[in-house]
Amino acid sequence: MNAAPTADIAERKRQLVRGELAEAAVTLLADQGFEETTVDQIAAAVGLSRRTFSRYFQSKEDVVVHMMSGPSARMCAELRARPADEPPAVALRHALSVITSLSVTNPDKTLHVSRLILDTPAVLARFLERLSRWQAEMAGILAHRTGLDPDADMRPALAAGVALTAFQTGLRRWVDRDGTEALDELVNQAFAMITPALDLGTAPS
Amino acid sequence: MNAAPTADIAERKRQLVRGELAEAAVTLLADQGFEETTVDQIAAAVGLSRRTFSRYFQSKEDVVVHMMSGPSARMCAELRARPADEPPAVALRHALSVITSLSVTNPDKTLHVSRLILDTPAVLARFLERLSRWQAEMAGILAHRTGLDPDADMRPALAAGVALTAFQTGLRRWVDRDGTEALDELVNQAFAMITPALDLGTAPS
DNA sequence: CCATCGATGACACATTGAGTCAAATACGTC
DNA sequence: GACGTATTTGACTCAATGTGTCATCGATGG
Repeated sequence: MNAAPTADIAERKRQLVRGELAEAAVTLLADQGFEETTVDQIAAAVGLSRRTFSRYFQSKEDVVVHMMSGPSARMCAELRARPADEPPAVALRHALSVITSLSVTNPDKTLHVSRLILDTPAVLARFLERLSRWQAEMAGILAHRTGLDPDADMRPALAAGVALTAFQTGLRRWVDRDGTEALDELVNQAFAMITPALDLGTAPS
Repeated sequence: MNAAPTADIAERKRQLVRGELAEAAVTLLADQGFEETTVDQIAAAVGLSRRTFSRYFQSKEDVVVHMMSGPSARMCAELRARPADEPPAVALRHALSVITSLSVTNPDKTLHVSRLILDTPAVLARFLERLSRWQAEMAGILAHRTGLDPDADMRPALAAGVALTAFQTGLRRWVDRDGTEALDELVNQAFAMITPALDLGTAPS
């Protein structure tokens, strides 16, 4: 009868195992390199079988990319929560700061994971594919905020894409600088340069 | 002694086989779906073995993505060739039109391949990773054009990224419209909206 | 105590990507 | 036209991956 609590516990346990797997994976991958690490090693590091690993992650790439899924959901939630009269550029900047703040609360891990993503082609590919989903979701939110029709107007998608370009560029720079410059500041600079493109007017083309 | 001509011929033959493989691959992939098609089928369709396929492409994904490599090289060459005093936005637009013009010279194939790329997550991932390489190369060219230091200034990378965002967004829209609206025109519209962000000034931050 | 359900592991299977080596094919030279 | 050489190809092999299936184990609830 305790359907809800039971499901909660079960789900929490799943997330626990998932977290353990991810933790061990990042350690091993950053240590031995991505291609040189097998799924069996990751699974064994947590005392699980490869089959069980597959039940939590589709692939090695997804382990790394998945660590951004929680933050990305919070980022979209933040974008949704921004005041409706806020300019898109400001709302987008605030939303993305949800992610960039990870570099403050957990600098070492964030840097390691970011480096792993940006320097491993296979992981980068998956990550960018994930980013394109963020973009789609952000575009929908922006369209809703502005009352534009996302199927008729490219501006919401463009604004989301441009904002994510700023994020990517700042992140790349941050990693190239070994985290010595604040990620927030780098993304701020990037945003300042592309803000003109984020001003979705309401006048039709 | 005819070292150069021989190498030329050999290379041309390689490109021929590569083209055959790519052609058969796109046909099969678009026909049966990506996941449902095996490399063996593609190789067999050209009368070659799977091992030989691996010598031409690293993976199924790369077959599709590779079809953009020629155009992308020409696009970068065009960007390099644009007059130095041309505004970045104009130069980028002209460069990208090298690619968008494919939708005019070969509409059906371009549409099929584009749909395959955008609708297949695994292919999209590889494609986006490839785009990020284009971005890096374009950023280098832009930095050279403007005399900016690409390691110190994010603007070249941002401009390239923003231009590619416009391209992606226009391409997505073009595919969603089943090619009924001109890709060139869609990318033009996208460019018009983000052009403000492409004006790399020379004043340091 | 037992029934049930979810998680796990063992096994099997298809697919992929790559290393190795022999055969074949094309090329230039004689 | 014949020969030697270099490249290309195919057969075989292997490690790794992702997935389907099924039995087992443990926890939960009756």
